[in-house]
Amino acid sequence: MERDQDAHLKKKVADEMEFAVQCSKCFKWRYIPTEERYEKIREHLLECPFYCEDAREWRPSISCNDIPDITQKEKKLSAFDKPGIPQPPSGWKRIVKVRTRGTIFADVYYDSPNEKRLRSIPEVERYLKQHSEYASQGVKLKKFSFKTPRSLQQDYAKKRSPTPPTPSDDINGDNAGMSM
DNA sequence: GCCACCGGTGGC
DNA sequence: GCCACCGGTGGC
Repeated sequence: MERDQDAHLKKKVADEMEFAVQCSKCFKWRYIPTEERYEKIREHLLECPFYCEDAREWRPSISCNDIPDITQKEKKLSAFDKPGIPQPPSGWKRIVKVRTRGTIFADVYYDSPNEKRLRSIPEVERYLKQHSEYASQGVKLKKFSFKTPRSLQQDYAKKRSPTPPTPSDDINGDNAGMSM
């Protein structure tokens, strides 16, 4: 029963999101086939950069010479997720919702295994206190991060200081990304 | 009535 | 000035 719900939730999320990271050599974006893989890559991105060749595990002939999977021209909203965000505890899901309007770019939520949606560190803290079973499973507050990604679309940033021109290197290789 | 979404703001 | 947090509410 719970397992079905979990699968359902996963599918729902998968329908909404695609995951991609940027090659640290050619800076092209490559789709990552599963969220699990994406989370793992993102978590270790600082120590362990991603290269197009790493995608050969699921796309045998891929290389930096291939056209990017995603370009900034695309209509879809894109975002850099911040690197170093831990994988959510098993059964938990980290949701990034890009806002379609408004001044804030995105919201981050965690869905607990029983589908309770939590919106902030204090909420998670309270929830974990009330549900000691998670603590005994080793779920730690440290595993949660509500850091929001930043926009790939430079013109989105109303607030961000008009980032003095780095026109050519608009994308740096040190961030993982996702597109939605 | 619920909840996804957006806005306001307090604390840094 | 920024952003984490949470209140309010419109749409279902």
